[in-house]
Amino acid sequence: MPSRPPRRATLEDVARAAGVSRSTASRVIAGYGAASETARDRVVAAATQLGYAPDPAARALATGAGVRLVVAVAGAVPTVLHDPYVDRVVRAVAEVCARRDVGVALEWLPLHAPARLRQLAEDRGVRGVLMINTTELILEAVPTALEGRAVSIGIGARNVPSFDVDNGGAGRTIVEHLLASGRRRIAMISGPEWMPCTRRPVTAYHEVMRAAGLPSRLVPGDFTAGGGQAAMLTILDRWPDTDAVFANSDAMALGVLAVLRRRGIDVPGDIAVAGFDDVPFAALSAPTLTTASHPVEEIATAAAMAVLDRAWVPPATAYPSELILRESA
Amino acid sequence: MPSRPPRRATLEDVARAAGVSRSTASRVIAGYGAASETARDRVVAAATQLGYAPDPAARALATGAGVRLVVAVAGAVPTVLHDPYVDRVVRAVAEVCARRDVGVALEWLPLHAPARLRQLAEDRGVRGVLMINTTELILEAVPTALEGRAVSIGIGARNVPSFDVDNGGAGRTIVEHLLASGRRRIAMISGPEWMPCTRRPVTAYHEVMRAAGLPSRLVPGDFTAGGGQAAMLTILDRWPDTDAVFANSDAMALGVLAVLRRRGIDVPGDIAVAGFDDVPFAALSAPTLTTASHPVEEIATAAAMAVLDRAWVPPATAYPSELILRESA
DNA sequence: TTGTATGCGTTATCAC
DNA sequence: GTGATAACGCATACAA
Repeated sequence: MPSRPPRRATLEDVARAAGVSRSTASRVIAGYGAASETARDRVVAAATQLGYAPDPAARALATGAGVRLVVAVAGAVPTVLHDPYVDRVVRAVAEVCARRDVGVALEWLPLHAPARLRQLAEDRGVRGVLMINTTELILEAVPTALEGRAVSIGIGARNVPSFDVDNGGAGRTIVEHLLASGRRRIAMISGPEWMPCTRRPVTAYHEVMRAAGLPSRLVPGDFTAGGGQAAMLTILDRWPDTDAVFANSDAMALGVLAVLRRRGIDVPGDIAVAGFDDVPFAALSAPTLTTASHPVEEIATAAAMAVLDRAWVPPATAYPSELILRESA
Repeated sequence: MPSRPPRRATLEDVARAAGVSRSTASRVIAGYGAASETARDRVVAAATQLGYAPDPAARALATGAGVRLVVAVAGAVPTVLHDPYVDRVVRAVAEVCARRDVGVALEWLPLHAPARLRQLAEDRGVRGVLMINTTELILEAVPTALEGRAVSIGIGARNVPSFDVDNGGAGRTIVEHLLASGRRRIAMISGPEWMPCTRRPVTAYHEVMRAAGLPSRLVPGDFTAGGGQAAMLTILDRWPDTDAVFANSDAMALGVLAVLRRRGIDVPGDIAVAGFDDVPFAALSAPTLTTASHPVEEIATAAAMAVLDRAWVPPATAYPSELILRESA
């Protein structure tokens, strides 16, 4: 038997080996269209025998589908890309893409730059767009040409389905847990005010506190450890009798722990601390961090599959968050 | 002025607008080949005016270049993909790819599966392969068809250039630092023995210790916090008088800190602890962690650019690691 | 159900 | 220096 040709088998080869036309082979491989049982069998046999794999570029060219999925992270500065959360999303998406012969590209989406979205919509190489941390402003600027192939991890819009964790519910659960464990003077450190993802947890916090007849103590943070430290200093300054802190990210919560440790304030004895995200090291801090875990990979995977498979998806899908009880609260 | 056509401008359009042939336009856009000054100018003008962007799929089809970059993570189990380090690499690569109209795909590379490598080599969609945590066995199985478009983050081989941090130097620096600060009974927690990336730090450790006339105390770990805890328990059991521990990953080092904290052993008073990687939370632990930082993104970016640009690269490039002095050692 | 013919947008080969 | 023309591999109306 002759050694396999160095050239990769093409659809033409498969068709010839199966004794059918290229069209028939194409239909069988693609899965739709008509084909007799026998034709189907022979094509499949020939394909596996030849180790055939369709050329994504040729397919994309013929269908006009595009060969890459763009993960676009909205933010004021390009450095929003450098974030462990983004890393997790990109990795999960890249894993899904591998099975679809597609690739991921990552880029920054300036907050007020509809031009970039138009470019993405027109770029033949773009199969779809997955947006992160987007805002209403950006969502409004999504061209209709992107309809059906743009999804959002975070808030959505009429033409952009959303995949997101139930932030509100998660925030509510945490604050209620703090209340249930006897805390009354509970402060919250939120994310940046312009970020839509901070709104629901903040609202939940206010609502739960008001329902309990307690005043709110809200300080904005920036999702970083440094921001958490600064916010905690503010809290200690403004409300020295605070007995619990809900930080809207683990990074901030870890910053909070650092401050309290330096001040010799016992956690959770004097002040309970709860985070948000369940990063790997939340289980290793001293004390270990009570937080809420989010199925980030699951969300990212679902979002990616929605755009890759062009499947219909409900306008908004909320994923449940899980309260992770540890030592700090 | 008529509204811009819904159809994206093609090379044909540019050529027509510039009053030249498609061939000429192609040369100008691509950058190589001959073209007169005037032709060049007119084409460029037309292209920008029309907002032309080449179709990656068509280009890939014509050149046979492939449309995605595969990041292949070697390991015994598929879960090797779920690692913050992999996340960082993929993210950096995805960022580079975005500027080249290419995408990244992420997949697991079984330790003894040359078949997958052959498939990747033959897959027309694959522009190149970037391997992580690879072994000699795998490198030997890299087909010649992948020559020039396969690179490795970690060890390399004749036909696979390597981009890696200077693990040996980093390990040496850390152990020497521990020695210089008066420690003598220094233990090391390494990574899994089969991983090539653990060899050089371990060798460096042995060498430095031997040069100082001190015995080695080596315990293998698995790069996880849990593994670090287990290894530390072993160390305390086998060598109760240990006064310093060098863990070959921050995750393990944080596990070590947790154990010592539970045991009431003071760090760095009783035992100094050093990590490796400089993960974000190394700066937030109690005590903060002395470690070595690695330019992971820089390495990944260089590796990706090497395969995307098909540039010649030296067979091995070692990036310097930086000692980050904090409280723990 | 099957095959023919054509188009997708680009690059590369050669004549000119 | 320039421009026809032929690939590149696949999908899909349309005719058979």
